[in-house]
Amino acid sequence: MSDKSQNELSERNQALLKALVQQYMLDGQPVGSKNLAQAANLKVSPATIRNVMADLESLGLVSSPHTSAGRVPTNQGLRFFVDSLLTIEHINQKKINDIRDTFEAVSDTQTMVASASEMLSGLTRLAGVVMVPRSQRTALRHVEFLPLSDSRVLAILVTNEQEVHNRVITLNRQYSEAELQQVANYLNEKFSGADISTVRQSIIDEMQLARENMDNLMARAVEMAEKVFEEPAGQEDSVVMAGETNLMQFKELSDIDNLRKLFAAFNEKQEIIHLLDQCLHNEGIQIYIGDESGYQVLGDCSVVTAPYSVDNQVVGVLGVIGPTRMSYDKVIPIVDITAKVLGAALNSRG
Amino acid sequence: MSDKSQNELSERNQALLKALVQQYMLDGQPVGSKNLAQAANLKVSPATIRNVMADLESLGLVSSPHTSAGRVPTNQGLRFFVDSLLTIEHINQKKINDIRDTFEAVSDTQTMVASASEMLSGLTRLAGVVMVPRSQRTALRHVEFLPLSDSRVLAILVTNEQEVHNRVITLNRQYSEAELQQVANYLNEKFSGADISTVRQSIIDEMQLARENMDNLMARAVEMAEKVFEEPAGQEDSVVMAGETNLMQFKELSDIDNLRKLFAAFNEKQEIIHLLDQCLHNEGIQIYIGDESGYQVLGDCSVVTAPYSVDNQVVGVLGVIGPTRMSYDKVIPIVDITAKVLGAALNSRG
DNA sequence: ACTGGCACTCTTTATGTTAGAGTGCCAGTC
DNA sequence: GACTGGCACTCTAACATAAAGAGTGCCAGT
Repeated sequence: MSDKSQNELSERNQALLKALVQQYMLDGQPVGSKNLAQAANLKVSPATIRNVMADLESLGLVSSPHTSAGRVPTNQGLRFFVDSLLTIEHINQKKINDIRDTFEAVSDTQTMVASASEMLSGLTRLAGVVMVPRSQRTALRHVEFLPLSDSRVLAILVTNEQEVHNRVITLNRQYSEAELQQVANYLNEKFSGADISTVRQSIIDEMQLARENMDNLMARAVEMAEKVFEEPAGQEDSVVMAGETNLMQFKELSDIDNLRKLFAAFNEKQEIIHLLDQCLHNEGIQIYIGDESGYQVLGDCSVVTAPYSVDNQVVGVLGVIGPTRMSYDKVIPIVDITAKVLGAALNSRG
Repeated sequence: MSDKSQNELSERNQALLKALVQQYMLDGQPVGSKNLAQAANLKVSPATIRNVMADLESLGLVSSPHTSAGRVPTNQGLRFFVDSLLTIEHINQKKINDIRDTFEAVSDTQTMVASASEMLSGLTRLAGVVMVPRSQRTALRHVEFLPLSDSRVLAILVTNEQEVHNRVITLNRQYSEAELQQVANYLNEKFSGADISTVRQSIIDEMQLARENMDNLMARAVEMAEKVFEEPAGQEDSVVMAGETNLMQFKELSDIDNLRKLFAAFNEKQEIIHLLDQCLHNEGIQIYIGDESGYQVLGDCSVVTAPYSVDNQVVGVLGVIGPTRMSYDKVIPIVDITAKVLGAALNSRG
């Protein structure tokens, strides 16, 4: 009830925590009472500040690396800061337009994703990361087959507007160009416009049926289609990063050995994908501070993500990875706006 | 003439230089006379070794970081070592088969190139780099057009065996599917099987002619073709790297700031591409030691490359980047064999 | 409730100091 | 003449010590 209760902070204490965090973000150094007394515009002496800081420390919001070194916000303190004290910097309209323009210059998804990643890393000076759009809800437009040598066939899959996937499939015998054309026609006629996942299901259903009776054409079509749609095309490397090297400039991360592990994780991408995957299910900006991500290697890093949508349906997640002391006030709106603009760009094309 | 002449080294001095370099490669530490006396199996005292080392130093082959620190081979010394003293380690046949198998598991060029890069970095524990095959000499197999919204058209270009390039082109009016089909047929009939560069030339020639008289179909075909073949499709990011993080484990490179620059250069790739481009024109293994590459950022790095060929025609270059003290005896055969196997794999597929 | 003052702690930086590695040179040996 | 052992010398790396600076906690006073 009272503003002195254990887990409620007085107005002033909040203001001081806020000032402390902001000061800390500038250079990552512990901030002392004198310093803080100046930064916060309160007209109190350092001694008073010290008392407050002692309180904040006992609440676990700040800690000192050693006896005489000022205070550093703990992850918990940062969490409180972003949850309750953060004032988001408003973003320049011109900058938004710049971002928009960048996306409008390109048309294919791959390039767009890469651009988004570079944009994030460039604007925040952190590492940018974009998960490529889920292929769900992609409609099949067109299938084409080209015979290669032996019994191998190149299948070209055109989905939606401008995605083209191609894969080589090996069949149990050689097919003539005419036969392939027939099969393609059949598939195009039957499935053109249908959702990819629908197609896969239909193929499987048809397989059941086909065991018993099926004419030649259908048999072939099903055989091929099974292979072509086997996997939700484009499952592979589904996250794109940029600006990893930006992280080297932060002293707190530049321990050569941790850096190695971090970069190794970036290359593996496994854990990053998994983390981003979780963000898919949550709406809006998502922030993981330090170990909140649950991944060892990201121990000293924070991750800020936002999902992006096409047609009101979330199809992917993007964000940045940086030290826990990143400027959340600047980063958050950038991530936010980039997500919106990328979504819009993916929507409008075609 | 005599083996004491200024630029000729006695047998023993060569042996000692060789031993010194090999010793140095182990840990990158300067090697002292006592140490070296032991490593080389010559039955001479450290004092004698010291005399020899003084000679080597005056020839510029070794140098000491400071008065009492043993000797380190200079780049010139490493160059001499590589040119005259190096005994290449013979490579395990089983290992060759392993490499071969890895490539046979995949079929498309992109994946192959990525595999090669990872293979190089994995086997050498350095950074692997592969320049993607030049598209020259790729025959056009098939062209396909798909109408998008407005006057935009998705062009699909199938070359050779399994390469598929696609690009969106914007035309000056909307075309019906039938028209597009017509044009595609025309182009396929006329150019299928022709070399891409031939096609481009023909298009340009035809443009000249077309200015005067041309029927409707040809006019359209030429207009589209001009856009489609505008650039030698796949010009973009033409080098693939892997294992950059391996370089972090070398003390001599792990100055955080140099590392930053190095990694930035890897991301830019501009200079790497340029360097590899030079190697395209030279036959066989190419070695740049330290500043021989002419690129500032690669100052403390060596680059070992080998071109790879398809159909006896050089189409690309691959190699590794590592500290100047890399184990050339192990690295060289690995680069060599990988180039051969990659060439063979690209050749045999299809 | 806030402040100034003060003793205390801990880091950082500078300054020695020492041990060890390695050299260069010289005088002696085969 | 080529090689060796010995020795003085140099330089670094590692450790100890000292001083300076930053910051704290606490207390007594306003």
